Amino acid sequence: MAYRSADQVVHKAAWLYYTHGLRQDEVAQRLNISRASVALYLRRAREAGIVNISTSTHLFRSHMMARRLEEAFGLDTVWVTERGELVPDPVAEIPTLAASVFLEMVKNGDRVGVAWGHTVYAIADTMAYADRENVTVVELCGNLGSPYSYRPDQCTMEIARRLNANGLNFYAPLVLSTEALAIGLRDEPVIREQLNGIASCDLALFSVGTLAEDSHVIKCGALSVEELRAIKTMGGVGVIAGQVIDAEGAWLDCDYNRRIISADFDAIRSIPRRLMVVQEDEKLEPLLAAIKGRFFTHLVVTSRMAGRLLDHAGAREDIEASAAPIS
Amino acid sequence: MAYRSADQVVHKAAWLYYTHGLRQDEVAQRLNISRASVALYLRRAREAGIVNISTSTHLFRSHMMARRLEEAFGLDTVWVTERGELVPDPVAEIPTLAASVFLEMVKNGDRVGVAWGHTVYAIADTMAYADRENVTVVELCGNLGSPYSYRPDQCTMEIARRLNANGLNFYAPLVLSTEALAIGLRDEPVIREQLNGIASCDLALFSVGTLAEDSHVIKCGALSVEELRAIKTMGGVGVIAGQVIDAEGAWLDCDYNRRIISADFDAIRSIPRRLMVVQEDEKLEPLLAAIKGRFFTHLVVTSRMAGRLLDHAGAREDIEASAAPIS
DNA sequence: GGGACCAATTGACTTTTGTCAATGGTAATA
DNA sequence: TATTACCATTGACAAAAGTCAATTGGTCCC
Repeated sequence: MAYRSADQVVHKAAWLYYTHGLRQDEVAQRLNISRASVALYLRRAREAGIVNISTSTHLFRSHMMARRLEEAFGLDTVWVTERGELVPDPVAEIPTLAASVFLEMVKNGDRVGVAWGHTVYAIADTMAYADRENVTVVELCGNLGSPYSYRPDQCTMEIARRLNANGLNFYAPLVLSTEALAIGLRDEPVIREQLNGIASCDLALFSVGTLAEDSHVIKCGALSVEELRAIKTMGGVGVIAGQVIDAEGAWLDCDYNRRIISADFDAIRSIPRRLMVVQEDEKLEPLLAAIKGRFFTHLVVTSRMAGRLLDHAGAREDIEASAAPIS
Repeated sequence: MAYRSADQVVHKAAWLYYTHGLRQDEVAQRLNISRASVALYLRRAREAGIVNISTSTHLFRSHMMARRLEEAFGLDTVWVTERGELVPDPVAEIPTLAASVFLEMVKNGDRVGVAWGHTVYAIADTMAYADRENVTVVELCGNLGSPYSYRPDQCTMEIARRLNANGLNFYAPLVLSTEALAIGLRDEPVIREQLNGIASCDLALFSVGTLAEDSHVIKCGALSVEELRAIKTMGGVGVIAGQVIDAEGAWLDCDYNRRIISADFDAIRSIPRRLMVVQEDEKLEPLLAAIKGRFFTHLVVTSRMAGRLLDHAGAREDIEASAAPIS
């Protein structure tokens, strides 16, 4: 990571204040600047990730349903957000938690695969800045045209920026007009390399998409409403990294899927830690499919969704809400 | 990690305050408690490691000498503390920095080997609390009798406590009266197991000791002044995990070393990341020996010591102090 | 050299946070 | 049941941090 020399003072102020525990006026005195400047520098240090303030996400793992989901579906770790009015902004709660969880999971030197969508973008947006080293963020799928706000490359780049990582974009569209073109493009060295690099990721972050008529794939123009209907009759229930899956979580053999430039499902599954984040209640069906397809190992969901998942696992008893007090 | 239910409120307050950015009075309102309580809870959250505030240690790596030391001695990473009067407490600076560096290095699931001594204890003492998971802290060497303040097991346990890790102590003395007894004891299953477990550590933390007459090994009674003198004439220059090394960093074949219960040097060297921390100026000679013995991969030192090391590497130019501005 | 522009810095003020003695509640004990 | 001891909690005050308009200092261009 490159440092401008101006950062030196900022860094020094942060060190004295946060690590040594001096007061702002003491720091000001030592560095021969005004206290107001110290306050300014400290803010910058926080914003630049020179100082990291993180809250443990244990709270959300101690939720009773989190444990039961882990057991029911053989997941590694599950985080469940609280229901209720305590939360300042219920909409932001999932991305906020997911961002914290994700930051906890990213280690120096990691290669991180990132998918796209509303949820992923919201996570990128709330995520704190951090000064990781040697982190690479790669796109899991091809790109979309510009008149859309949650472009895959934007997700990748924003996350890379916040982690001080370098971002690798796919230089290809997500969806092509013909299968032949897609096949040809996948064999282009630049694209091939990017596709091959996915399996060597240490960590992945994604959400699952629905196949509703107001869903992502429609809004971004990847799929027309007619195609969508056809795909649904063929058994499609959700979208992973731009590709349609059926109720069993398997790749759907349809024209659309064959025209896609995106991560191979086996490549995704070979990434050791895969974080799935789901905000919307409507994603139950796709999420169940994603579980069957073993697409993820870590999960962040609302307590409502957690409840429904447990219903479907047939494993839900009637004890509701509230965290499990453990010894 | 076990949670008392009282922690729930503390945790929730910390989440709302630090992650959501609410003010204390807003948090108080949401949780139906007084603002004063919120302030109290937040303090507890920080002290318990539920909230982590860490400052990047990049500042100390950008020191020009840090880079040159890495190059001159083939080290992984070197941190150099600033000289000068800016620092609130020059004595505390090394342990403070070392504690930050060490915390940055410990990852969930790690097995960490810890040696003993004044320096290690000081590090344990300044180190912030953190809520790591599945971390194990193991002692690198046997123990000393009680009337001594920096006992190896105390170092281990204190560090374990701060990391929410579990600490494994050596159930053996560091030094025995006869070689025969030491050999016998090393073959005891409990001890054997502990010794074998050292090579499987992911990270080690230690300092190097001197062989001066006011040094550690003397004060703690491990060695008499007569023995010490004998050892010095045999070529001993320093102490690593209780064992004497010569100027080349090799195990010294002497009676004392044969009576020791401690980590095998090859086992130590097989730990991938080994953090050496040196405070005292007098440790130049032992430190040079430790370098030759390839005992560590990461180093925290004062700029003064850094300068002397570079002198000995014959690689030092006359540009002094001040950090290197990079691009 | 003068002036225009921009960013960094600061003093003065406001808001937020930290602290602590006083209060109230609870569990153990006589 | 009364008594004691012990925390957790709080209100009120003091201390510290945040903010912003005004000022300074620098750089670039004419």
